[in-house]
Amino acid sequence: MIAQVIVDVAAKQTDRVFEYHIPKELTDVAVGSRVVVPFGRRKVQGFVVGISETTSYTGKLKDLLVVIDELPPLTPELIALSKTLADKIFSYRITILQSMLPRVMKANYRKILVPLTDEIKENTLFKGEPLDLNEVSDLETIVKIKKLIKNNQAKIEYLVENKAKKKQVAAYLLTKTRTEYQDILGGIRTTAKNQRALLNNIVEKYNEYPKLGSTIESELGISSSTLRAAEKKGWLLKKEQEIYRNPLKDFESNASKHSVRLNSEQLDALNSIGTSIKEKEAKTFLLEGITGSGKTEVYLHAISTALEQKRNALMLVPEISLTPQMVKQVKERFGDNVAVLHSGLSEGEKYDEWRRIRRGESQVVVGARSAIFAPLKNIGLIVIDEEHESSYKQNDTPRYHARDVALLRSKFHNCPVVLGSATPSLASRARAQKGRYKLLRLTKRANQKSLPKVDLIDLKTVEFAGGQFDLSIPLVDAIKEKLAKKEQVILLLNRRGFASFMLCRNCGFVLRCPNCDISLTLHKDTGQMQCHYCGHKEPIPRKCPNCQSEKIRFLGTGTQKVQEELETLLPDVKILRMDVDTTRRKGSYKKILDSFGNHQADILLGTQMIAKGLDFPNVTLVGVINADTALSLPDFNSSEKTFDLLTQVAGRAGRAEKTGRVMIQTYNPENYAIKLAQSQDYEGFYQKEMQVRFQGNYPPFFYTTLITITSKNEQSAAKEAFVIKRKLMLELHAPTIILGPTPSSVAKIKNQYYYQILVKYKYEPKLHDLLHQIQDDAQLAQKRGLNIYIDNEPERIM
DNA sequence: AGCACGCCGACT
DNA sequence: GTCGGCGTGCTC
Repeated sequence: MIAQVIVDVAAKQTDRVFEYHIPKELTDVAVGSRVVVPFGRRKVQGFVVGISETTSYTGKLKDLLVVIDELPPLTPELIALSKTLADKIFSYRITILQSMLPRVMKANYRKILVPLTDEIKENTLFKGEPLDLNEVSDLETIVKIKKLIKNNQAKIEYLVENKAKKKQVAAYLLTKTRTEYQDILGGIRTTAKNQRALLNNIVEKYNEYPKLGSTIESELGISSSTLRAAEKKGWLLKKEQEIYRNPLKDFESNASKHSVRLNSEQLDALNSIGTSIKEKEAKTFLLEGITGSGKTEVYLHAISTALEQKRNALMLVPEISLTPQMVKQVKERFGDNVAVLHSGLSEGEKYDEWRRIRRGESQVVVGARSAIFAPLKNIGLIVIDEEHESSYKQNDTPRYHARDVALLRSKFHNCPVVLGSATPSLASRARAQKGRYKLLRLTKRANQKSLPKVDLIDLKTVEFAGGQFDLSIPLVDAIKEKLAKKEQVILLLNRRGFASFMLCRNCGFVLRCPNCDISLTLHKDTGQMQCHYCGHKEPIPRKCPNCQSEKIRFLGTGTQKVQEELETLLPDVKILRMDVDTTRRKGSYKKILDSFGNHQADILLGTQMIAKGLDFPNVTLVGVINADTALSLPDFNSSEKTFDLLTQVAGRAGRAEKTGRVMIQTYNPENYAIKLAQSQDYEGFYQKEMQVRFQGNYPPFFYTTLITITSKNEQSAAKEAFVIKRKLMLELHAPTIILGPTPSSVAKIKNQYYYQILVKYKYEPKLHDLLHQIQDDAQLAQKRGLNIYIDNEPERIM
């Protein structure tokens, strides 16, 4: 038998199947198996993508060396999916296969030098151990090693190592009958207190054994040394047992059958979805529901329907709203059937959750983008919550969009996909218009509450509080009023740090990052100027580095500065700040939200991570400190992003009985995105924005592909970009628009210059092959220090 | 990718 | 004569 293998070498020439003979001992190889194969002189990891009787290869086939896992980690579905997807997004197939698995399953490669004779073993190079060649860099040793190899005294071995560790715990089994233990107990000294406690426990609770070592220790207050002694005496037998790390241990898993009653709109939506589940239709629904309309309830009911049909369900949520609150909700409804996959878990925890899914031990999977590859079988429903979120598109290779993958999987499983949002992406909403998706609308708030009242504050005319130009008097008054009633406030400012740039008022100098084309942000907590792209740090200047003037100002207010201003204006108020800087540590995210939820703080001040999914009943005021930050970005979808953000954050106010209020500070109160966000009129925004996109020849009227060329040398990046453009111009025809090459809006990041070309097209059958060609050429260009990236349907084209 | 092979200039 | 620089080509 012959196995078709994709090897773990991400390169153009190796991005194809290599065939291997399956030796008799390895009978458990299947499509989806992870294997180790000889490849040239090396050994590499690979994935079996096919098995056949014959081969057309004329050379001598090598044998498969190892099958790594008992259960093939990938299903035939995922193997097939990897091929379709790799082609679609111009990625190597192995890159896709790797990203379908938890990171710990990526192989580690090592090269070691093994001594071949006993006397050489004593050589100072080895010290009894094989020598790790990755750690050898000095010339002298290299010469020595070459000599040894030449004289046949040592040889190089290639190792493929597995990082994945299964968590083991010690369990103790009993070895004797109850009466035998009674006899032992009678025979030991009364002073051996701990041993007596243990034996007493065994006699009394004989049937509870085997027990975990940690359980015995904590129950009886004895230490591991007592257990070790008992094991030595043969009373107990220690056995290492594999357990799953439990990332959900903080949540009670009392699967309660209770569920909220749905209103008629929700029921209609649920019926449509339910019918599709039962009829096994690969249909896509767009569930457009205003904030608070109870989309989540519809999802949960639909998941129940799938489970009743003995089928499984996959639900994606944006990383940022994969809050403990959300997990809790799902967990309470479906109990231990739920597996969760997101970046808050350790690598080990992710691996364990993933294995539970693979073994078919969970029926519901909730996770962020990459969970779309969960090895769930028999999928009856796929839900994508907040479908407009740009985080569903991966920003680096492989640049897949979870929505596209969902649609592919839905076809395979014949199951519906539900895309839900209060502010659907224009692309999805337009598809619903055309009838490619079925539009389901929820127009009423589930709790009958009216939408919060939204006020715009014109920063051009308003007066400010406290001498700074960040917090207007009306906003501060409203905050005071709410806090006086013991209610809570959420404030959004989409910019972290203290001030986003340093400006010299004498010479106009702006302090920039030496590695990137961007200004440095002042961080007061660390007392440094930081680059938000490459992490470069330097001290805060006291004088202008250019003209030595002391008239320097720090402008562009960030969250740290607003926190300071609030603390001055409202001295007794407790403020929590939530941004990348305060949530870097594992668990700090949950901690901040918990403490705000318990009303240990009055104001939650944060960047856009606070805009999504949070549900705090006591929050009655949401303030947006500057609505213009996202709007000023020169991108085709900046209006959409602004509208989304404002609508989402407005939805955080007045979730329970109390009516909410929203105040948006802006310099552009006449802007349509801001005005329509004020009235929370998604349909109105959709109509207006479609006109704008139509006039600008932007998506969804055109398909787009972005080609980015980077190099440490600006000229060569630009030159290569023009070469590529010429190639495109020759092959593509008139209605297609080719923009650029232009430098990216941040023209330099980490000392790499970025040039880009944007292709906008309606119908261009040649483009796909052409882009594959460009990608193939990219490998040659790489030797000249050039990197070429192709991004199908980019989220950002600046 | 990573490794070997092969061809050319420099040095004990 | 041989060591090591890099361009070229292959991996079942």
